[in-house]
Parts: sequence; C-alpha cells; structure tokens
Amino acid sequence: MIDRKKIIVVAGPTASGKSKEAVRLAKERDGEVISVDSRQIYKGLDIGTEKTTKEEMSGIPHHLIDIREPSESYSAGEFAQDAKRLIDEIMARGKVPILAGGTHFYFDALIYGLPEIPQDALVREEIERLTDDEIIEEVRAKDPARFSQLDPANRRRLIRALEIIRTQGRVPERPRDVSASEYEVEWVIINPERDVLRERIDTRLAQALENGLVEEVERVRELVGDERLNELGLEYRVVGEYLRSERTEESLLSTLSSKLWHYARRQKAWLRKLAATANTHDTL
RNA sequence: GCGUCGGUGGCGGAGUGGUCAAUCGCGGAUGGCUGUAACCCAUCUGACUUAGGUCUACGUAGGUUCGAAUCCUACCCGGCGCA
Repeated sequence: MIDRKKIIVVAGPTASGKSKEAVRLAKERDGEVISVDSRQIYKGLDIGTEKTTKEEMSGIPHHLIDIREPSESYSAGEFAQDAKRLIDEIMARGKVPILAGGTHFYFDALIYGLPEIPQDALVREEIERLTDDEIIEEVRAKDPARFSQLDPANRRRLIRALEIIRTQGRVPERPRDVSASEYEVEWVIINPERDVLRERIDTRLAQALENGLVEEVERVRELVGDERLNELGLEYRVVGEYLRSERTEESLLSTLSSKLWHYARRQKAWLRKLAATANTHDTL
C-alpha cells in the first residue's frame, strides 16, 4: 500500500471531450498522455476514432497511438503491459502519467490486473474448430465456477476460458481488489447528460463525414478486407456496409448515430459501476 | 365516378376466426463479459398491477359469431387502373 504509483485517469463516453481535457490536465500538471483506446492503437484509423491531431496535442507527448497496423491484433493484456512500462518511464522523467480514453476494459486490465496468461495460437486453433456445444460442455465439466459466470451464447468468451483451462487447468480467480492495485488513481470522470451527449455525437458525426470518413474507411477496407473491417466496429463496420451496398446512403447517418449512442450507453453503464466501487471525484 | 389493392404497436412490416398484447427487424431502455472489449453477449419494450392477473388496442361505426386484427355492411383515408 505504501508508495503506490499516482496516475490520473480521464474516463468517459465517446464524444465527451476526454482528449481535450487530458491535454489541458497535462499542461496544468506537467504530464504526458497515454491513450486508452483500443482503436486509436491503429494507424490509419483517424477520422473514425476521432484521433487527437498533432495540433490538438500541442506539444504534449501522447503514447499508444498508431502503434499497430490495422490488420494486426492487440489486446487488453498487451495494453496493460505497455501502459505499465510507459507509466514507469513517464514517472522516471518526473512527469505525471495521464491515462485517457474510452476503452474501459483496458482501465480494468491495468488497474486491477489480468491473469498473465497469453494467448496460445495452437490451442486456440483447436478450440475454434469445436462446436458451441462442445466448448460449452468442456468448460462446464472442467471449470464449473468459471462456466457459471459466462453466457453460453458468448462463444468468444467461452473460447478464451477454454484456452486457459486447457493450458492452466482452470481459470484463476479474479483479482479485482482496488486496494491491491499498484496504482493510486485520481479519477476524472467526464459524463455529460444524455441529451447533450447525443447532440455532440451527431455533431461529431457530421464533421467526420465532411472530413472524409467514407474515404478513410475505403482505404482501411482496401488494406484489411471486409471481415476485419467489420471487427473494427462502429463507423468502420457501418460505412463498410454502405460501401458493399448493404445499406443505403440515407440510412448511413441515422444508423451511425444510433450505434454510437449504443456505444456511449455501454460506456456510461461502466461508469455507473465504477462510481459504485471506487472513489471518484467528478469534473466537467 | 367505377374497379382494384391497402390502412396493424414509435417506425418498417408479419398475421387473415380462437393457442394474439399480436412473429420479426429498426428504434428505445437496462445490463453482462478475467487478453479480439468500438468486439462479443443477455434481458426488457401497450397501460395498470397486490405480478396472479386486469384493462385498452390492429382506420371509424355497426353487424355476424360462444369467440374477430382476421368474416360482412357502411363510411373515412391512401396507392394503382379505367374513365
């Protein structure tokens, strides 16, 4: 408990203005920014991810942006490692680490930790070949505790569970204990009211479209193909559907708007949970 | 004016005598997830409710029937065809 590393965390839903706030804080507190965003990791995903521009950074160092090709994968585990390392480096420079972004699961991974069990390509490959029922049966039989926490319809999570079971015997218990974290977090929560946020989302969308969102998605699609594009989600998925003529131009804006809103709502739900478990101090 | 097809829940669109408060999609709400997390997944979505039910609903008004969103009649509204 002594000497926990102090970090500032700026969290909030999409379009809430986190990046701006992070830069402001960095200037005020002499910090550097670590992006906590599973999609800004990728090069070329700029407009669709509302990536902070060089000008907006105004000289403040930003980390974990553009560190992967869109075709490459990245994960919460890798993030936790990268972020840990960067936090140490930033502190060694005598600066304050400011983590900012919307991928809340990454915050969890960093702050509360993840069992350090890397993915195993070979094991995964075998599991992928099984049917849902086969996976369900094996997880149920070998690790009933973990099975009871999972949704049987959630194949992706089931696969990961089985991967761990096959390599480790069973899934270790969750280490979620705030007091055990090696970090002392100063939370800066930005959580605008519904109406305000919806409006901001729409405004940003209109801007993104104007700035060439469709063209960007076209480029990314060229690079990674439709399957991966789909996985990139939100704008990339929806505009991809449009590019494949699976949806009309008229439906583009309204669909985008509602998908983004869904996303923001899930983020807000996470924030609610956070408020119930950690001490936070709100700002706006 | 005649003929014809149609009017269903916030929207689109099924249903064509009972098992229909009404499939499904969209939209909306609430959540879950221990390495793909912008992914993946679940629940709810007419009203009221002591949660067992009760009520109001399928253009409007009547009618047939034990029973109608579903059949009949009239009317209103919309598409199409002929005038």
